Amino acid sequence: MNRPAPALLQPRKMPQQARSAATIEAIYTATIQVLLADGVARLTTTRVAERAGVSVGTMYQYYPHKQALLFAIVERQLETITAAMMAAVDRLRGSDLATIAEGLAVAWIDAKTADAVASRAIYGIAAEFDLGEVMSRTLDKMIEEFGHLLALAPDAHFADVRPVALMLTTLLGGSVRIVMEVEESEAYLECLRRELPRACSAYLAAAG
Amino acid sequence: MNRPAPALLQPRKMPQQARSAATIEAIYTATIQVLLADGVARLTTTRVAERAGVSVGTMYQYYPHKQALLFAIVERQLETITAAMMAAVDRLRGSDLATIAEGLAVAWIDAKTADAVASRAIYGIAAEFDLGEVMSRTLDKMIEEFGHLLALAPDAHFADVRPVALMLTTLLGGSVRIVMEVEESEAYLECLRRELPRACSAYLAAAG
DNA sequence: CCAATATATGAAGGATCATTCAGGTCTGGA
DNA sequence: TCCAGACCTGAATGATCCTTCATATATTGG
Repeated sequence: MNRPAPALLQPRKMPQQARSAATIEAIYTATIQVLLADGVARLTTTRVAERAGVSVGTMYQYYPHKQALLFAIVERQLETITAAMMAAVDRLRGSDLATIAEGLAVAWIDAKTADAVASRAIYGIAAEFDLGEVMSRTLDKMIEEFGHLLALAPDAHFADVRPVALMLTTLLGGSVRIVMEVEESEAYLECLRRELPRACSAYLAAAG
Repeated sequence: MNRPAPALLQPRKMPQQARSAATIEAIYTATIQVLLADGVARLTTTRVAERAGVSVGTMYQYYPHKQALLFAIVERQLETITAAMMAAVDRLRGSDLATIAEGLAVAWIDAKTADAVASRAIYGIAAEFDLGEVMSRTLDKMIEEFGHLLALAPDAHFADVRPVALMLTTLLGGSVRIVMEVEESEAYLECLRRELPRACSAYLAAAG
C-alpha cells in the first residue's frame, strides 16, 4: 500500500460512453462513503464495488490498483480545494491585509466544510501511502499565490513574503485539519470560524 | 482494524522480570521503526516481532491484538508530549502574553521535533483507527491548562479564555502537523520556528 | 538444586483481500 | 437491424496476515 509505484498511478482508461462515466462517479461516491463508514483499514475493493453497485472487475477497468483509486480520489479533492482558494485569491487581489486574512480564512473554512465529508475521508488516506509529494506540490502552489497576493497589499511592505505566506498557509491548513480530527467538531468549528480570521489577521499585521 | 473494541485495548499483562521489560521496550522501538520504514499499511505483527528480535507469540503475551499495540504506542507518545507542555505551562505561569505565546510555541515545536521520528510515525496510526476520543481528551486537557495560564497573564483580561485557548492549541497542533506531513521538512521547520511564536504572540495580543 | 512460575518460540489455522480473466451484456453508428 | 467495440461480471487464484497453542527455556524463591 505504501510507497506507490511511480508509474501506473493514473486511471487505466477514460470513459467513452455515458454509462461508464456514471460508473466512475458511483465508484467515487462509494469510496468516500466506505471510507467514512468503515475507515481506511476496512476499505476493500469488494466493499467499494458493492456499495457502488458495480462488480469488482469494473473497478479494475478504470484503476490498475486500489492505490490508483485512492490516489485519484485525493487528487480530485485537492483540486477542488485549490480551485476554491485560487478564486478567493483573485477576488482579494489589491485588498488590504485585514481583508486578505479574513477572506482567505473564510474561503478556506468554507471550502473544507462544504465538503467536510470528503475532506475528512481524504485525511484517512493521506497517512496510508505517500502523499507527501502531492501535498507538497499543492501547498507550494498556494504559498506562491498567497505570496503574490500579500505583495500586492497596499498597506504593507514585506521584506520577504515567502515565510509569511508559508506560515499563513500552515495556519489555515493545520487548524482545519485538527478540527476534523476531533470528534465533536461542531462547536469546535463554530469557534474556529470566529477565531481563525482574527488569528490570521493579527499575524499578518504583525508581520507586515 | 478500525473502531477498536472498547475492552481489551489495554496491555495483557505487566512485566515482572527485567527480561520482559526489555522485550516490551524492544517491541516499542521496533514498531516505530517499522512504521517509519514501511508505513502503517505494512506494519505487520511478524515484521515488528522480527525487527524486535522476538517471536510473534511473545508480542501477543503483552498485547491482545495489533490494535492494542498501536494504541499503547500512541498513548505513550501523547503522554510524553503532554508532560512537556504541562512543564512549560508551569514555567510560564504569571508571565505576560508575549512570553506565554513564545514559550508555548517553542515548547511545542521542541517536544514534537525532539521525537520527530516517533511523532511522524504516530500520525500514521492516527487515521488507521479511531483515535478521535483519545485525541479529544488530550486536546481538552491542554485547552484547559492553557486557559488557566492565559487567565493569569498580568497584561490582559479575556472575557472568555476558552475560545482563545482553543484557538491557540489549534494553531500549535495544526502547524506542526502540516510540517510533518510535508516532505522536505527541514527548511519548512526552520521557518516555522521563527514564525509560529510570532503568530501566536500576535493572536494573543489581538484577543486580549 | 528443585519446583513453580514467568517468559519465549514459531509452525499452523483460518480469514481476508487484491487482482485476474474468460465469458458475458450493452451501445452507438452504419 | 447488426456488429464491433465498449463495458460489465464474479468466481477463482494466490498472497498476506492475525492469532493461537502446544512446547520449550529461563528465572526465582525456597
